[in-house]
Amino acid sequence: MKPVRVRFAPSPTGALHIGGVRTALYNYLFAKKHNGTFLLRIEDTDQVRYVPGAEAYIIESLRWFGILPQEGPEFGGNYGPYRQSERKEMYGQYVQQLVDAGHAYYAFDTPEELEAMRLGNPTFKYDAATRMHLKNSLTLPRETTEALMEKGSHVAVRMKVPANEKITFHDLIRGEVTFSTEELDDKVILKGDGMPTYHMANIVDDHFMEISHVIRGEEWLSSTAHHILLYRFFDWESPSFAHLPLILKPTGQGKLSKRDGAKFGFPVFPLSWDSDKEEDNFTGFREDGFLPESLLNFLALLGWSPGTDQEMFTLDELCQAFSLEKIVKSGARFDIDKALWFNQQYIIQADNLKLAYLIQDRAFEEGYHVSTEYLAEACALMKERVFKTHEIITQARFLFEPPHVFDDETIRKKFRTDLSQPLLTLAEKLSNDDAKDAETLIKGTIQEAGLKPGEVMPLLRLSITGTMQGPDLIGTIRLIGNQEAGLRITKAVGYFTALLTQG
RNA sequence: GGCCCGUUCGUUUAUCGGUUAGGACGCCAGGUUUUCAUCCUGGUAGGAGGGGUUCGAUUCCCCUACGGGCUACCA
Repeated sequence: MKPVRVRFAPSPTGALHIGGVRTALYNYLFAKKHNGTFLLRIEDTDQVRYVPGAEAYIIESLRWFGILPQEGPEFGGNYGPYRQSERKEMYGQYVQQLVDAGHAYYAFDTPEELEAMRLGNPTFKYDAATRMHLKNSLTLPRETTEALMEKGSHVAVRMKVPANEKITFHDLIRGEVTFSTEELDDKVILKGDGMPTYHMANIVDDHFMEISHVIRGEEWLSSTAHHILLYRFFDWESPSFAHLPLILKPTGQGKLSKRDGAKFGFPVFPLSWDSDKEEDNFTGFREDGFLPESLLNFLALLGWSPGTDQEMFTLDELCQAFSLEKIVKSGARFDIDKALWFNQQYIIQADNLKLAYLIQDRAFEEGYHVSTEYLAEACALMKERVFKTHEIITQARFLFEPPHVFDDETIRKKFRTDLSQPLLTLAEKLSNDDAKDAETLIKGTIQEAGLKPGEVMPLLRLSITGTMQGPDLIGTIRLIGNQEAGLRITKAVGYFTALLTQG
């Protein structure tokens, strides 16, 4: 049995999409499960779509999730270089080998010419049936070919797909898949700019990097027949294939794409992406208050199941439980509600201090200059009621500043003028004694006034937080301090009274 | 259009011929919490349709429908 070596091979054309993260995750899990190697390969053969910074973004994303590769650019390894642009010469050599063996040929048709042909005939395909009528080294006289080669421009190399054959391969997720070569076109394997296409670079790299399993998205299933053909041309053993179901839009209409973030109101990228172009900027899950372990857990279950009822998994547990056989065949819609539920679960489990560090910057941005310890207490109070980390701040501003507005409806319902005196008495007691336990003071005051807790507590909450929802009131007072609570009550009673006398 | 892949509650999944078709999210109801949330209890809801095969099909086969992917000198 060959050692397991798998790769995540993204193209640095922009931010890493959440579907790409899942592909990386499954590769990572498979490698860990089988004591194998997980490597990162940057497929930067498209110089036009190349985006500077994308590679760094990909690596930072993997780091955030804690699924770093053992080999790759920045990580070293004995199979480098790990950027395809740095392996350019190597591909040329193997393309030449294919040409020499008669498995590939030079094609001189310009992209414009081909496009024009497709315009006239939408089903046009560069293949066994048409290649003999086109401009290439199979049809042109040797001298013409050489002259065109000399000129150098628009010379592409195409693989020569054999006619009338069935290509069958075993997909670890889908079973036997068969294509007929008649449906396959003569794919360009070397572009006019001297760079290989995905198909060529991919199989050369997978071979020399000794990749045992190709785990990639379903969008590659159709071109796998071409890849099988290339392996055969080289007489190389092909790796095993596993084509993952796609992550679909919440509506189910098509695969999730980068524009869907804005469309459906949730991130589709792990980290925020800032570019020169305004419309290309996206908020990431990290910046939106998601915990990486929760997102990973959610993603793992989107297209895979352990076969048990367990849903909460640590990364280590996922590594143990993972298997390709349990991957689902059909595409799964991205369900933000479920993702939020996972995030809530992980926030509840998270250490308060850890949460405090995560939201510290946000607190500062909001102008709340409190200590980490204070923030940690706020987290303890709030974490069971939020879905995203920063909501600990945005949904509990009363922990950091006095309320600006009050819920008038509740005031009208609950406040009576005879209640103002007991409230003011309590405010005074709190103000005078910062050390005394708030609960004792509150209970004592209520008892002395001969009132019921239900008459006073809602108004107290209103005075201190401004709303009728929030964490435990005593806990809140303990955090903000008796004096601050006293101040807020006094001020609130004034407002209550004014509101009532106004009618 | 062609080719390939797929189709179980609204969503995500379990089921590898015989189950009251199970779990989770969501939603609804009740309880706890004098709030909200958490938590607990219960409920709602599903095998796309039609043919076969079989004593018996959600499960195997075929057809149809629907969905997705691919169909670039993009990956």
